[in-house]
Amino acid sequence: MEKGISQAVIRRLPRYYRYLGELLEDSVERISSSELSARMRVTASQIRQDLNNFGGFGQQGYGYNVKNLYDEIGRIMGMNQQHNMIVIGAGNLGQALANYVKFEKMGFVIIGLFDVNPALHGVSIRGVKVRMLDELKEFLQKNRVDIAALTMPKEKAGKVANMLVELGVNAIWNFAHLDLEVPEHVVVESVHLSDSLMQLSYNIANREDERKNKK
Amino acid sequence: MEKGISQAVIRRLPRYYRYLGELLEDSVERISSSELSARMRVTASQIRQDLNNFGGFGQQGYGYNVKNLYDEIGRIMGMNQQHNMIVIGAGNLGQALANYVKFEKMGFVIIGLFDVNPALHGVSIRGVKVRMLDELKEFLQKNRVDIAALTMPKEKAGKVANMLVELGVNAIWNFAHLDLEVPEHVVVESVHLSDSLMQLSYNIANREDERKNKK
DNA sequence: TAGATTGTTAATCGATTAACAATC
DNA sequence: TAGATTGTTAATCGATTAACAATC
Repeated sequence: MEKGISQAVIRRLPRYYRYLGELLEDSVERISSSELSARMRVTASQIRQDLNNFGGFGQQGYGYNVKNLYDEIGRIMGMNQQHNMIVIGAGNLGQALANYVKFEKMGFVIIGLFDVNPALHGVSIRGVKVRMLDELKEFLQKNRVDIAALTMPKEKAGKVANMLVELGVNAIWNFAHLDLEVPEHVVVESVHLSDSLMQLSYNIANREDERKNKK
Repeated sequence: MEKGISQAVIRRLPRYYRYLGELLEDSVERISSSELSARMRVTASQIRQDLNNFGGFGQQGYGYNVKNLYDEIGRIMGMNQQHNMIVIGAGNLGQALANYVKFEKMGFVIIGLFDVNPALHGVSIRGVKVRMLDELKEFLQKNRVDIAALTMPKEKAGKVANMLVELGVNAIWNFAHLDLEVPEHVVVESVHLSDSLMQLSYNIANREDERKNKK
């Protein structure tokens, strides 16, 4: 079906999905690319180009049906199926993910939490108990795991990622501050918080304001 | 000084900084763009282009001095100065940020935590006590705050952002799932976790493997 | 000096925007 | 039917890569 879509387009899909979800909540039935473009502050041209990568969801003279387009984009991103997720590293960040009710609503269900800290043994978060990392292998043999979130220090993340891949997990949501080296069939999405913070810092130091002073 | 640098370049700076930091730890003194390119899996050309946006940090026939380049990139990103940060929303995610020792090492010092939940009143995280949100204004009048991290539900984030901007905070690290509308002089960097997860989900559904089956 | 490697210009590639014929 | 708006092709813009003269 769809193929060769650039990551630039993929990154925009969740944002379309979010705006369409809001329109849906507001009971808006249809929307044209130019109306949506005004709301989202992108060009109408880009919206039409992006959507047409996946199919002609609109209708000339009418625009797009909000509900339909929302569902289609959801389907494209796999929102119509459940993803079983485990979280490795049950510290603050891991617990934050486990407590995030919205993920479950989106079909990302956390079925396991793992850590090496014995103090966490027995602790449960939203009904999911924290297991020790050495139980991981057995757990993976008994349960289908679609995604593993790595919320542990970078020193351990590389080794754990290798272990996961060996045990058949082939999608990793990586919060550790390193670039994972994985086989080609494994999908990795990284969230590097400190990179994000540094980008913010750069933009603080170089905001328009400041530059005017220079010129 | 430097100006009109594209965000594509800015986004890569933290990664250069990370690799150079690792080289520094390994006591590597100099590195050429082609060596670095092999490690980072980007083209040497891109590295040289990126760096030359900010100045000629290298030397023909020699390459780049690791320590020097590390410091320069750090300086460009503002790592040479302290940033006072507050976190609004002291739930799991807010606490995770507050507990993240590395940020402080990078010069991002959390000087305040705020929440609306009275149950958190009196709680301290790494020596910083959680204050009630209605104390925010007074706090901002007494303290210099460079960055506010928003780790609260999206329902409240818009209003809080407006309040912050009014009170003179002009950099926001936004974790709430909405696009903040702020005046031009305010810098916003957003981390949308569910967008990231959806992008992962898309890439799971459309990995190379699967496509081969289609063709 | 000869070899290595930068800084920088030119060429290519890809992504965004504009334009408009097709069509609801 | 006339008006609106898509889908899609063509034009533009920007980012990446290649090439090479400058120079350490």
